[in-house]
Amino acid sequence: MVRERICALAIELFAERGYDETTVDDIARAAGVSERTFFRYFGTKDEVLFLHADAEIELLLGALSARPMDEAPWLSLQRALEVLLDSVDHDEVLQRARTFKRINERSPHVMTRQLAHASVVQQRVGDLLWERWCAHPDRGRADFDAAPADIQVILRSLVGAVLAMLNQLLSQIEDEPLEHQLRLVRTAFDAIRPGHPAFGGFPGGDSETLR
Amino acid sequence: MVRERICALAIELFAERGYDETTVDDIARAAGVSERTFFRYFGTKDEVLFLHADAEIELLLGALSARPMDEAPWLSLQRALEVLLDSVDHDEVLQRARTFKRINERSPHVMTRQLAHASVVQQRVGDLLWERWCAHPDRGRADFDAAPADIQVILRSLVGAVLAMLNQLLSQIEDEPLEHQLRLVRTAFDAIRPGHPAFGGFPGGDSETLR
DNA sequence: CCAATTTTGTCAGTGACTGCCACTTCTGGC
DNA sequence: GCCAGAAGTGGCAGTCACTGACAAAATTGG
Repeated sequence: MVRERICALAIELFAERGYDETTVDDIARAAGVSERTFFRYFGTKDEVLFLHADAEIELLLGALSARPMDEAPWLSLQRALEVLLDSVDHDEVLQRARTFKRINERSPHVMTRQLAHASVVQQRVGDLLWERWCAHPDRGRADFDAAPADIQVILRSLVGAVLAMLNQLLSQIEDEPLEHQLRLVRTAFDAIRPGHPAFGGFPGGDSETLR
Repeated sequence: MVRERICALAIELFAERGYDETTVDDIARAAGVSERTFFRYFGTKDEVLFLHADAEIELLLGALSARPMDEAPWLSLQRALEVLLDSVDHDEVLQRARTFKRINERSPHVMTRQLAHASVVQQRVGDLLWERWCAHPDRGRADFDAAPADIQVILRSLVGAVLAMLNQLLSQIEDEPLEHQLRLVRTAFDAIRPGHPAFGGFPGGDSETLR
């Protein structure tokens, strides 16, 4: 309640005046609370920027968990992302993405923070993929002997590829329709699909069973 | 001169007491200068952490620029990384990696900053790949029609994959020999090589011409 | 040895963030 | 209604990263 109000006001102020030009005190006053109270709801000034993003990450992790265990990681990532994109309000997401882009562009610090956040996400998703990989001991691994560390590195790379793709997408967001962005995601996923079937899977195979 | 001394002292202190427990004033005193002077050499407290890393990035960008223009991006990345790994002092790099790992583990802030830095690198390398792609108008693109934005997203993804791989590698660095790490890189590169030849290239093809 | 330039220290100030304590507001049981 | 305890809030003082302005060295070049 209070948390949401503070968050909304903060982002509004950031978009207007810029992040660096807005003090925590400004935000607190706008929300009708003291600075001290702001820091009770958010550990840092920039935490307000990730309230919504974090919620969406939980959705992504959920969607990923719902994929069948024996699916190739790359395919799981692609499908989970599709599910996620279906479950969010497109207009709201686009709107927010543009607002954030404006805030980002004016403040190197926010940009930095945003990128760091993406990396944490990367780690979480990577760990989830690793768990799923371990939980399903027989995949196309009969012909692929690799140490656990190898697999972790590979999985992390796959996640890195996907998140870098999303980052680039967000930074290119103009007034194009979402339809256009979705096509781009699909193109990218197909173009850089790992050659090894244990990771990349076969895109054409069971795609009909999804939707 | 002064810059290097401050940097070395700072990292030493960070490794001893921890990043958060070391104030800029501590570092400045240790180096025999004033706090103000510290900030003349480094814009922020954490900038000292990237002095060496930045130098290595320049090496990587250089190695990448030296690759033939018509080489597939994935292959260029792999080869440039190999060149880079050959040109650095292995012991020194390993030593530093371990020190940094210790510092990272104790401070979420440093971790965050490190990850953000990696993202900036990602962007720079991605941009370089994009320039190279544009500079060489005929590749395997005859059979691959994609908008410029598509390519940028794809290239960014490839870089994301590589950097995520390196991050994961660094976080796993134990007392294994570097030989082991190198093999891991090769395995990962091969396993997630993009299926499309315009991006992934053919690993076996001209690998003899390299070394 | 002097003048111009560069480097450094001092100081005051801003803004993010924290710990501490007092104060208000809610809550459930009598 | 009342009251004890819990939860939320504000005020305040303090730390630390970082900045601008100016003066005091230190360095350089002639």
